[in-house]
Amino acid sequence: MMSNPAIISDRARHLLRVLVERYISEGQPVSSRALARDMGFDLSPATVRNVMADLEDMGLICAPHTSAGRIPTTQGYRFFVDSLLTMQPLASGEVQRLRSELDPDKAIGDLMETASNVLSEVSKLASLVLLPRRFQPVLRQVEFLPLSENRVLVILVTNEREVQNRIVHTARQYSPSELQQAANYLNSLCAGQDLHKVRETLLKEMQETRERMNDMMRLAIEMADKAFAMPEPTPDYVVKGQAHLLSRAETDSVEKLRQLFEVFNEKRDILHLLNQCLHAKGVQIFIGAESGYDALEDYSLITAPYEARGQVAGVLGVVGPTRMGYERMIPLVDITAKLLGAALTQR
Amino acid sequence: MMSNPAIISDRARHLLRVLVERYISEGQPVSSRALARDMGFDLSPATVRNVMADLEDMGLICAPHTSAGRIPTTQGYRFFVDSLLTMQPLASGEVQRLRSELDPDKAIGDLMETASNVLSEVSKLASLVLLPRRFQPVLRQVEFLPLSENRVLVILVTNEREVQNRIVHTARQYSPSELQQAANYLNSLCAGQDLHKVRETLLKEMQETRERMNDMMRLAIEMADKAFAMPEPTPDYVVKGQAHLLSRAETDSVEKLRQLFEVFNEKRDILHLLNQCLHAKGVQIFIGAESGYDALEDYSLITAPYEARGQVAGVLGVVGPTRMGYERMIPLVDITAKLLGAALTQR
DNA sequence: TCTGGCGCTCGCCTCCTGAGAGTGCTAAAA
DNA sequence: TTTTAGCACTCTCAGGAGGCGAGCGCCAGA
Repeated sequence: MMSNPAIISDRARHLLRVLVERYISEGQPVSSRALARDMGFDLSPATVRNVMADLEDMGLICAPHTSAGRIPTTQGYRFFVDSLLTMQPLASGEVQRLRSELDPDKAIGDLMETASNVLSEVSKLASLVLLPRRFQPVLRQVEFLPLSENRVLVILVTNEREVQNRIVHTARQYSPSELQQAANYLNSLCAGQDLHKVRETLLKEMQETRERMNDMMRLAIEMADKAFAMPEPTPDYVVKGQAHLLSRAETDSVEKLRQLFEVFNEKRDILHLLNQCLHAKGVQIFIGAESGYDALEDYSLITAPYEARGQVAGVLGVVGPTRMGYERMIPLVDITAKLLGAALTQR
Repeated sequence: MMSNPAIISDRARHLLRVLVERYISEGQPVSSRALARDMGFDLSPATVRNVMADLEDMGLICAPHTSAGRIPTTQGYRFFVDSLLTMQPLASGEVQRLRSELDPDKAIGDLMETASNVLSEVSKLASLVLLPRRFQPVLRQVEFLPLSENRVLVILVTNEREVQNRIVHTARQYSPSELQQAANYLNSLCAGQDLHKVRETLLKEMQETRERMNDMMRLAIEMADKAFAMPEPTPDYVVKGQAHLLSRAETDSVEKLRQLFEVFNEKRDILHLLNQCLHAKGVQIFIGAESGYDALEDYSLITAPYEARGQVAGVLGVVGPTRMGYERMIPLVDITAKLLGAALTQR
């Protein structure tokens, strides 16, 4: 048992392929008879049964009960995906739709939302889009705006078009011109610097010029210290089309589904999983519990990282039952990632 | 049949109340025997049956089949909620939690997200939070930042702390100082104005000073025209805790549930519904299909608008099965709305 | 190496039954 | 007039029996 799948015969490969395809489309255990009919070769069910027995020994398929047909195991799907799958190109209409919806001029949040929506609609599965990480955010400009009482709105413009804003409580109330000066000072000192290193720069500056430091500089440093001390917004993701999972759920597995939904809400696990995929080169596939999360048993996850300006920016993908149409989903995820990347780069 | 529920006897009212409470907690048709036991009065099941027959005539309860107990109809729930319900104050720990999570210093998006999360966790239901509408957004400040090529990042600071940013394509590339001048011009001209009226102001200005208009002003007007022409971001909402609905779902109603999830995704219907609730004075309750949406049959929606600085800013609420614990949920939604409003006002 | 045949094992559908729950109705009691 | 007890009736649900058909494993023969 569990012989090496590498030494599997061509006929067995073909048989496995047809079996998996049929199980994916029908959702029911596949019998030797049906298989014999579906395969091109002219083989009797009995022969097919023999081959099936071999495949079962290898752990690629199994029978849910004594006298049912066979269904693929996780390893079966894995082998199918790795070695047997012939991808199906997307319908040109679908590509068209993806391309037109992923409009580079959309706001970044909208773009992610759109990507997730269109991905789930085309795939008829649930979709995930990890919001892009900011790479070594570089400070371009700082603005201070006085609010009511002792609060100041700090606007940080980073890199190309990211705008972050934070509210800082100050010791006393400052006038607009004081704030303006402080901002100018900071801009001249720190513009172009890595956001994380701004504080270091400021500390150094402070020590070097301790004597001739004036109020304005003190203010600038106080403000910056508080503003930059705030945590970066944690990365986040968008989930769409969970309803699709409900319609495809086997009626008995509601509990499994509930757990899955809970994982979607929890964020922590999903983020961990998606982060793993960030550094994969291309499309990555987790079948069943391969991802290491029990809640994903019976479900598969297909992901692909997307790049912006040559740097990995995030991950997107779809989640669906293990018996989903991989030959469509894999290209879909792949292309969506590429188009999203293009949209981000082109902005 | 369908006599006027107003002329219902005290005993019948009490009986209905106990019946609804029991059905909500048990989830199964309530028999005359159980009811006779649960009611304080010393009545025999037979008597209870007579009263139940009356209630059934009035359309307040019904029997799912000949020889089952009774369950409340939509009208029954309605009567219960309107006239029989005694609210249960929240546990002080829950109030504490709400108060501490709804921290005024959080970013506005985070605040909504948090509100939705905590609402769904405390209620164990799905929660909705409509993102606040901006009221007559008033322009405080404009900043222009040159991007690569002919693009300019426009940062609009409105009212107290809203920051919007948009990307504008310009006819030619402008230098930072040109942009700075244009921004100054716009700030002096339009600061403090209603965002929607800025364009009018500019047009008027343009006509009045057509002759002595210089390049800088032309630029300012070009930029502003493009920036302010962009659509306001459409209102949006947050849904959390859908998983709770799954765990409470009767196993057979998966299809209903799927439709509900689809409505959540669609946005259109939900937004329409929530917008209706914006102008209600306090907590509003839709039982079953009262909302007018089929997908909400078997589900109830409890909403309350929340205010910021005395103006209605948005709506929040929970969605759960009709047989939810109204006496807890109504105060919960009410208080959450108040606390969220307080957090928004205090900012 | 493949094939046909045979016996066997299950799962599933249907029918039936009995138990249990709960009602409606009626007639008697309060 | 209101309440109660009793009884017959209805309906659901769980369990068991039986029949059917799908599908397998194995074996012997081509």
